[in-house]
Amino acid sequence: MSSGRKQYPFDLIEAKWQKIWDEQQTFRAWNPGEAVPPQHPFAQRHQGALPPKFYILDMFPYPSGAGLHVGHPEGYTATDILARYKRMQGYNVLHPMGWDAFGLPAEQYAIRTGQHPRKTTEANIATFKRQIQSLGFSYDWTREIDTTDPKYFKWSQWIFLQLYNSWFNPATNKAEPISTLHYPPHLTTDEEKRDYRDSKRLAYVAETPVNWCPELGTVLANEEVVDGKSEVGGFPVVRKPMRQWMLRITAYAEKLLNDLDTINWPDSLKEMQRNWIGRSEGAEVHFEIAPEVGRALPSAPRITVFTTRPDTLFGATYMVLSPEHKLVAELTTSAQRTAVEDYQKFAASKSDLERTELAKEKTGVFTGSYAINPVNNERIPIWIADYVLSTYGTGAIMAVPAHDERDLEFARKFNLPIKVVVQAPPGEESLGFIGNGTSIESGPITGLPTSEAKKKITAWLEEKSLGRKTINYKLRDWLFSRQRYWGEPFPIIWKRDSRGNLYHEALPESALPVLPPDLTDFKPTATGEPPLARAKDWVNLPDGSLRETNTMPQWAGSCWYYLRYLDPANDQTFADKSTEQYWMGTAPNAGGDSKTPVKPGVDLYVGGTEHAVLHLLYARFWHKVIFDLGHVSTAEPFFRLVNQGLILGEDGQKMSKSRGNVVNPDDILREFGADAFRLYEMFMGPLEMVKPWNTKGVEGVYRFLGRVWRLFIDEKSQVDFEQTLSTASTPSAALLDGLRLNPKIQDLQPSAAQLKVLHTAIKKVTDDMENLGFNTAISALMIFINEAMTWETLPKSVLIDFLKLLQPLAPHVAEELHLKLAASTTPLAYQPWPKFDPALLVESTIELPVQVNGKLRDLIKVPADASNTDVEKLALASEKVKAAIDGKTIKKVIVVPKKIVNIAVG
RNA sequence: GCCGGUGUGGCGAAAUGGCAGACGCACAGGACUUAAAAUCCUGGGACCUUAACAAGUCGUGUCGGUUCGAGUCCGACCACCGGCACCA
Repeated sequence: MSSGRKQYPFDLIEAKWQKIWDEQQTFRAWNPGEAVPPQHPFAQRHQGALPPKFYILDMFPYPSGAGLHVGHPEGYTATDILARYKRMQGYNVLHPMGWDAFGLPAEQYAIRTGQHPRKTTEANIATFKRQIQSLGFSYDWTREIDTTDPKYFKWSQWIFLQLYNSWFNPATNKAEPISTLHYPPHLTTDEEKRDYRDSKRLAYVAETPVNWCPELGTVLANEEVVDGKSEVGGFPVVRKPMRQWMLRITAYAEKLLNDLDTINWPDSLKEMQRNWIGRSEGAEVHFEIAPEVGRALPSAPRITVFTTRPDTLFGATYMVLSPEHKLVAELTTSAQRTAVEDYQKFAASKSDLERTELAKEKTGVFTGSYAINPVNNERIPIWIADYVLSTYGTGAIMAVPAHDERDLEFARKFNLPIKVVVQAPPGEESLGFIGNGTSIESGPITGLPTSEAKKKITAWLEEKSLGRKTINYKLRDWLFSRQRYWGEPFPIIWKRDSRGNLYHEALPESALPVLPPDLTDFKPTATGEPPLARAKDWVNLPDGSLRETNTMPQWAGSCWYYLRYLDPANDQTFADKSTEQYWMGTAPNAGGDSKTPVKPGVDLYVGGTEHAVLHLLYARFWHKVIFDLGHVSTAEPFFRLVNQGLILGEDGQKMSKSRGNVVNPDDILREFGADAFRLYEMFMGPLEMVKPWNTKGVEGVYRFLGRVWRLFIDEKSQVDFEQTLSTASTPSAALLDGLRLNPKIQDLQPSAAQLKVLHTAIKKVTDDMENLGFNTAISALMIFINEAMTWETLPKSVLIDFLKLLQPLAPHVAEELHLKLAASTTPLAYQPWPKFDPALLVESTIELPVQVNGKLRDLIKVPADASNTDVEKLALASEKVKAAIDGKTIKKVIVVPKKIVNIAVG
């Protein structure tokens, strides 16, 4: 790395401006009704009126011990550029930052060292904050939040109570207070009603198998388990049923799916959410169980299956239940009992990996029982096999081997009958055909195309009460409790009723926040009980009731943090109503006119794709619930979302410690400064693309900033400045005052050529800002500087406009040079964005390319206002064009005004 | 297997259907310098031809199509990256 003379004194400049921004709260965003100090640049710019809002949000980081890597600031730089641009355009910009600080790493560290997670979290936050601030981002730090702060998680707990105290009313298609629930008449006792109520809540308790890692002594989320082992440490993970809190996200499946059409998100991301929700239309069909000689009828007389192809019902030749299906034991005949039980054990012992990715070979056993196919009364055998999942649909399928790949494979292996009931289109084999065709040998639906056949057979089933139309989702309810210390405690207590049964009750709002107890041992108990259970004094309440000892997952805090930024200090409510309406864009005073319509929700949210079906789905779900309950005013939280692409190491590989290709931003900043760092992160390529890091590239944009500096600063004073600096014991920002402006900079009228160069840049940069095309915006600024370097004189007004264009991208150096020009006391950050004047780009003569048969032959100069006929004449007069035509006949001449001439010859 | 994205110089990339390779990196040559660094200037897709200038041919993953004209639009395919994956 070149460590020689600095291109410009970025270290002094950046420290100076970061201090000014911090002391003067330059980037503070103002809420409706807040008094803005008259000396604040916002007041100077807006004169008391609150302008339209613009809410620009980053995905807040988990403050890990490793500190920031170069991937973090990519998105942060992009949003900061836009925030600064929108501020100059006159918007009231909300651009906040905070810490998603609950989580497993801090807890694991605490278990190893005995150090309280609070301590490590505070230290990590301090590191992250220092690193982020050293990049000069224009965050409003008065709105900084920390999910582990009781003043914050009080409201996470409060939102949980909203979920707990509501149910999803299918009649109104929204969440409602639990008090609106009507009880079926057969429920008479309070306890029956309580159980019914608890079964309807959006937050409920269920016994579910979870990922238990004995080595770590904790339960893990699905995404923390890789190939049957813990992501951290690689320890084995087993499935273990535990009593868990669940959130009824499935009630919102349809809304979460449909409302994707109302938001401006990348298609790929919407598609991931659609696939995750996994809606499929089909039918439930009931199959009677065939009576067996000498055997009692099972408790349930029938088995219900889900199918998306009810039109193939006549081809159902057997039935498969998942090994965990409730009726398996009852359906199994004595002859088959050993085989079935062995198979159930075999299936249970398989890890998820074995059950899916590696399980190419179908396995299963016959139960000995038969079912009756309702459409033709045929007896079909009932098998169990682990290719049928207990968690999807009804956990049972009708098998149509002729028209389903998996059923076909299974039928061939176990010699089960195969019956073709769909005729494939001509040229395709009907056996094994899974597409849409024509029903054959299917009774009343024979001859119908697949879509018709589905409708008709479903109607027939409904009429005979043999089945009904159904929609199924892959989405499952959200497992919401963790056996961890470092998370939000639930605002829930447990009591015993008159029959001695435990039941749960919500704590009142006045009991919030529920603080975790102080512990020294953060490890869960050997029994799998959460670590909070150790704090006996905390768990046992004076009235004999017990506290819930599970904690919420890390996602809880990130589900709603964008709302807390609106009004972070409010201790009466999570966010003041009118403030919420202003920033989320529904209030009349949110500003906006026909030219600048205010969009609902967060205007721009930038982050990585890794949260596609986690945070981004969970947050939408919570938002919809509190929207239904009237606490927020939009149905969706994030109006526009952009994913930044991953930054790879110099070797083109994903950055990782083990590969040794991690770039530390601190090193880059020390060498080249924050402005160069910001510029490079954006200059690498389009924001959304994956791209490799190249430190040589940083030098390129650093040199560009050096050229900017040399254009503005007198060379002689620069030499003196460096002299002084080398002898100064402590370099101080005051030394910057000794630098003088380049004498070429004068107060004079710019030439037409200079204005043209300037306005070309204004147009390009403005357009690029709107499209987040920062790489090409930077190149436009480079072109401007390359031109300006050749000028004899530098009109001050042109340079001021250039600095305005530069400010969002490289704010420190832009502000410093602006101050030197002493053009205005208002900082650049609050100056109006330059306006592009198309008239200044008009040319009297333009150069037109002339093609013959699409091949470039000449460039001709024509008057800008020349008619098409004149242009055609000039083109045909060109010697080179004549040579290319060379006696051939001209079939057609196309003149695209101000673009091109093409002559077709033949 | 399914879904989404991406294929353009040595490299990162740019191009509302209209001069492919802007801008930058790396590289080469020159100026300045005792020298180096820094800076400034110049060059540059490949091939062919030329002493040189100039001219010519090919060129945006592959094959085809639409069009006066295709990196861009349409169809088929290939490769790489990301996500999902026995979801009936």
